[in-house]
Amino acid sequence: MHAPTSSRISLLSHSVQPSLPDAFDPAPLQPVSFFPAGAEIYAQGEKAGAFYQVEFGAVRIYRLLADGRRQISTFHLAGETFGFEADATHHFFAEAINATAVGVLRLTTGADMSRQLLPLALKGLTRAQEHLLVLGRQNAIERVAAFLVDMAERQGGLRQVELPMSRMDIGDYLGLTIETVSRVFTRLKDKGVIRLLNLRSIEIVKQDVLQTMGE
Amino acid sequence: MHAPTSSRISLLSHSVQPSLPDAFDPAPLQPVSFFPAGAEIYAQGEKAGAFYQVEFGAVRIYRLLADGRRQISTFHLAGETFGFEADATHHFFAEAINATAVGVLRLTTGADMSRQLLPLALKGLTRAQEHLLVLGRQNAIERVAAFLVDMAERQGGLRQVELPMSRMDIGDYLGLTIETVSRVFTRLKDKGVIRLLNLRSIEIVKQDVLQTMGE
DNA sequence: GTTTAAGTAGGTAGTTTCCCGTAGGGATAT
DNA sequence: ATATCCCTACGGGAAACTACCTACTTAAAC
Repeated sequence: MHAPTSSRISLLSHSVQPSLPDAFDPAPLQPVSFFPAGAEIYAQGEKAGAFYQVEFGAVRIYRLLADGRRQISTFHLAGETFGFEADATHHFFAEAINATAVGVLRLTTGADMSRQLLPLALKGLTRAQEHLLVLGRQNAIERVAAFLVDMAERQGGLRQVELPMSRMDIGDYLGLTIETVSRVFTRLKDKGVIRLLNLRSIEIVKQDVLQTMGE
Repeated sequence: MHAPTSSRISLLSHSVQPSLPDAFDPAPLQPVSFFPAGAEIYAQGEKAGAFYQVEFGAVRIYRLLADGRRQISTFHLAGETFGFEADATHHFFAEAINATAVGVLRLTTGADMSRQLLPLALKGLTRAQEHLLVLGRQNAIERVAAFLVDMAERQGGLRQVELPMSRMDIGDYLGLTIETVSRVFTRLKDKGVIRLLNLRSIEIVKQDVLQTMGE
């Protein structure tokens, strides 16, 4: 091979799809970094000084307890923006789930940045608070249903939904073990609510039933 | 009585304590509303158009499932600010826990508002995501410990902590039933970690033990 | 094709909920 | 001041749900 290969290549891009939900408009000229599956984008405690927009791939944001228990607070799919913090320090870990490209935007202090960031922060706040309801008050099947409905909506509401993350990631997002996640998938399949096309993609057969279970 | 009495009186105030964590500086001249215990400040679905700063008292922000299950996402104590939303609609309910006074700030669109609101939104986002870890991955005693540590910090780190909310509110905040909350308080008392001064105030005897349990 | 990781399935155990009853503190009435 | 009511909190036992441990199966990687 003659082309240079690296796990993290920077270049310039204007290629953010304008129709994606969190996309900046117009997208500023920005450097893009590539991360292979499992690569760390930033770590808890690191200095924060940039924020990121997913070009393709998927990212998990999480926190750990001392004994290794992990809680994923959010997944970020293509077009979504993450990395902004309340102070100069990252309070969470960010990792690429699969091969992922992120646009890196240096933070410029000023009113203009606030105006762009505030709606993203408020949206994230609402999402986090809705997730609190799921973790605090819903049982396993309700959690998985809510997760699938959310993933479907974020992928345009199609019947077929891609799940870029593992069962363990899903479990750590929903506050469940991998076994429980797996069992619930099987239960939903047996009920005819979903079909398991392969490990990382499902088809929603009964959208209304799933919707009702998740709320 | 000659003085007018009402459950909701408006007046002007400059009285926000400047040392409180979220206080605006300088606090703008603002109308203040009073709410008795249990009064609704706003409801899910209502048009959002103002935000609020607690002068005294305490506020719970929550969401309901169709069958009545409730998840309190945050408590707001004196000096803290709440009520901002990602769009023009309130996504949550806000109620006064006790007799409460809140300063009402009309939203002015513009860069200036963004600059004031962004740090509050980011702080709230971080808090919500930390709460996700508690709800998703911690057991009952860890949840209560984390809650008490948080409440103590927000009240200046004193040994004695006031709990303005009922056991049911605490349960709905921590994703537990009232019985479990009550049992955990008893367990912490029996271990000598806390003392129950009365129903709504505790003394932290072993701060380090509580801290360790909550993380 | 072989190896290795990820996912699924079964059984048991532990934690928390659910349902019940009891106790205590504050407000109102007497 | 005392009594009564009501709401909140506390405690015990059974039940439910999910975690934990193990084994088996399937899919992916080399």
